Amino acid sequence: MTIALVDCNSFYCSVETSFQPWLRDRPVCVSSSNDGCVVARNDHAKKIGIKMSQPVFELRHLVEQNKLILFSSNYELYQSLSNRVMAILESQAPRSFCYSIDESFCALDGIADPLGWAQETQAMIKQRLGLDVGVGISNTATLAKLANWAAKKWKAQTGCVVDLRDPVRRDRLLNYAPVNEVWGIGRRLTEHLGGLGINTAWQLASADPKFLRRHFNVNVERTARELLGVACIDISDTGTGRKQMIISSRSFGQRITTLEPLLEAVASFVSIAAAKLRLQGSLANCIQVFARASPFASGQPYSASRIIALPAPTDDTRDLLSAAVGGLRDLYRPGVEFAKAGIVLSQFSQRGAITGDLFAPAPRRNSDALMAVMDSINARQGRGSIRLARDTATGPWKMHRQFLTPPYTTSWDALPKARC
DNA sequence: TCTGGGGTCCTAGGACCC
DNA sequence: TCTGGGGTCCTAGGACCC
Repeated sequence: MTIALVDCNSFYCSVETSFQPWLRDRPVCVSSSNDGCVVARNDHAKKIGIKMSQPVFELRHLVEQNKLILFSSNYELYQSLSNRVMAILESQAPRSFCYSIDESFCALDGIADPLGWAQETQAMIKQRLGLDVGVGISNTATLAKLANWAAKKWKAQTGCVVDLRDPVRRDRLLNYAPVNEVWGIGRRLTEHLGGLGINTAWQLASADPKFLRRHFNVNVERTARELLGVACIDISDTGTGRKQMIISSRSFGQRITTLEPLLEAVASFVSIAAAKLRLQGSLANCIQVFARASPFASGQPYSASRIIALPAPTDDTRDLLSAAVGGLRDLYRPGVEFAKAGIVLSQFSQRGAITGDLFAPAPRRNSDALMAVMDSINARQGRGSIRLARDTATGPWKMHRQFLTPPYTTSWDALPKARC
């Protein structure tokens, strides 16, 4: 099978500059929520030494001197552009599987000229959305990722498209590529592998699979086999489909020491997660609530969580919230400067596929209808238009987003005006 | 002053079964 | 001295991804 991995270059930065193209030749970064650290950089920013995950406070002087353009993450905008990229790929590829906000695996069944397909698709995305994509082509997902890495590394020579199906080319790249560039090999595994004398992708590929299985796990073994062209990862398993857990959490705009704003923040997280839960048609059997002080602060470190088994599977925001509130009251400690909190929904049942519990409390009347009305109003009028009283939508826990751009594609008022 | 958010998978080890 | 063998299920923690 021929697999193409299509991946947007510096996605968040490219989206921002596609609406402000006069910034394309300047160093541009996008920060995480709360403007905490760097999550995306364009090539110019990389060139002046901006590191991934670098704390934003270290870059303030560059921003003030106008040497660096910084944007707060505008996640709604990125998601909306991502949807458009994915729609193009769906129309172009026989099968495509969205893997993350900015990349997709495409199965090129029956495409006679994959390289030509890649160049055509690349041009189409550039023309319609103003975004640059890189394409890696090979026979396995892991090799397609590595081909994509090569395409970006040698952008000028490759036109950001690399076809790695030929074993001679493949082995040449495997010899060159450091093992940490292989998909699935992170920092810890790189250290561990290095200790065993495995430093390049080629050394990993040619290691004895039994040896890898013994020293690591089945994933490392699979990765090594994939590098030699033996498909072990099914790309149709990636991406879409129901989540097995739903997390909503945030670092706060300010430290919180009292219980009330903490409860309000958690109410907001529960509302967000419950809406996602209903959207995928699941019911949660378990909710976890956690809160912690900043691990970087000088004060007493504190981190706690409570896991609450729900009496019956539910997607009602009120039931989920009352469980979370109980857990939060239990873990709250006066005097702790809380920096972050969140909730995790898990152990899902499928709606309509549940055996009732004779001893469970009677379900709330009209719960489904009420939740459906809330969801439809919020879908039409914007998130938080209608909400539980505890979810105040404002408070000291709200994110800082000092450098936020307008929602260009999701609000009529913010449609970009002609300027160039 | 200041350090993201949201996911997945695997394994070891404990509890428990006969 | 010495304490079975084989199995399932669950969970915490660690690793990875973007």
